[in-house]
Amino acid sequence: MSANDNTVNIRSNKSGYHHGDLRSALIETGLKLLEQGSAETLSLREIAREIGVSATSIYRHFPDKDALLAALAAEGMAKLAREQKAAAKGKDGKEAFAEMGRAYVRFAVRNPALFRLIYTSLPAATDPDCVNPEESPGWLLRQSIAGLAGAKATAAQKRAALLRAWSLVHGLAMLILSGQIAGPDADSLINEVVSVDSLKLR
Amino acid sequence: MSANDNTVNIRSNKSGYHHGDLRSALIETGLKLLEQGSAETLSLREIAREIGVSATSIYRHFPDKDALLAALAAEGMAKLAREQKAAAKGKDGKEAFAEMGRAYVRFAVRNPALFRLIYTSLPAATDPDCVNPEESPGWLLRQSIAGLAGAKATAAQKRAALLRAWSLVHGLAMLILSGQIAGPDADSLINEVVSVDSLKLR
DNA sequence: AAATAATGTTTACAGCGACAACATGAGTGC
DNA sequence: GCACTCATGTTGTCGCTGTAAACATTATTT
Repeated sequence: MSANDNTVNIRSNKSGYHHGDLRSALIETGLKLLEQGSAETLSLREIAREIGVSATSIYRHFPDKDALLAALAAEGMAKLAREQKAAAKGKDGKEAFAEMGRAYVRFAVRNPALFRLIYTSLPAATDPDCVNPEESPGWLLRQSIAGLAGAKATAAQKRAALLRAWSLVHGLAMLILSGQIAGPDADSLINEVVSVDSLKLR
Repeated sequence: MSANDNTVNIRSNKSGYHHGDLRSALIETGLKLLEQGSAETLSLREIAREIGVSATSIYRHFPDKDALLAALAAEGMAKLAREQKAAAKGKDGKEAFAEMGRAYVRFAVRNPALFRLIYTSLPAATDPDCVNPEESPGWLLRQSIAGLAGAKATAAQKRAALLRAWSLVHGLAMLILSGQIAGPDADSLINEVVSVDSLKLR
């Protein structure tokens, strides 16, 4: 055990020819850069530069830029789903549902570029191979709605309720990001809009 | 009056050094190309090629690409507003309001790239210099809501109702475009979601 | 008619995504 | 212990992009 043996990095033996875990590094760095700019201005070369690796090494892990973006989007969906779960933890019924809605909008406001990327119709973003359904915001909302609806609610009614709820929070998030609605702060806008009563649950 | 004097084009005397009305041609061609691809894949050079003009001539009319995109977005907003007005024509109250919502979503589905561009937070897209407020979808919805709300509705209540209504249609439109919701067809989704009763108007 | 301003062109440059050919070294079978 | 293999990273290159600078042409004004 030499003095600087405590190289914490699990397997980022960066110093040799091979990186060790470039794929993870690409996603991690991609997410980091998405916090500073949009997905359109994000460039493969910038990511590679940041990691300290050649630009084309990326193509050993992703067939093209869209594939990397899809991976970032999948990671983003999982992150969003985690935050929704955390927000609803300990609550149930209407309260849990409302909290998930608030978490949804808050996530969008805090991670605008990532949020936009998630909903930019890269076909792979809905691919179950990439996204665990149980980690998708849509699935979470559906579960919550199903539990909320009355026992005699039809499948169609539940479907409509999900659609309304999702549209409501998604629309609010997108409108805020677009700068089209002038509001004091995001949180109060959320509270104005996200009221469970407006969903016509039964 | 020679044989081919009936050059219908008002002042597109394309054949000489000067185009005549390049600015309009740029916007027109930009909108046309947006029907085939996204705003990200739209290139200035492609527009110029289409018109038959050099690539850099664009910079005599717009300082940079974003400025041209902002002009396209403004044009898109006006077009959307026109379609909303047309849809609500002849109806009033709740019916007019619901029709405007449907027109909003329909526009998004039929012009996905343009619709996305409109709500992509180019700062100039909210600039009153570029967009006549009376031709903006938000303004139309607000007017409609104001007329709908009861006489004793407070300003805050109207504001909240607008926010909910706009969020609802905007979210539905965006979710459809993202491919996240699987539905039979857009129209039925619209009808499921856009029900005026869910807006808590009073 | 001459001067000037507006509009379009040519040339050039750096940054991008992506392909092909080559270099390195980690893992496996002998 | 060693050679072979192949996954992984690099260099060089291509065509495309946005945009700046210098130049050309025409419309407009004086």
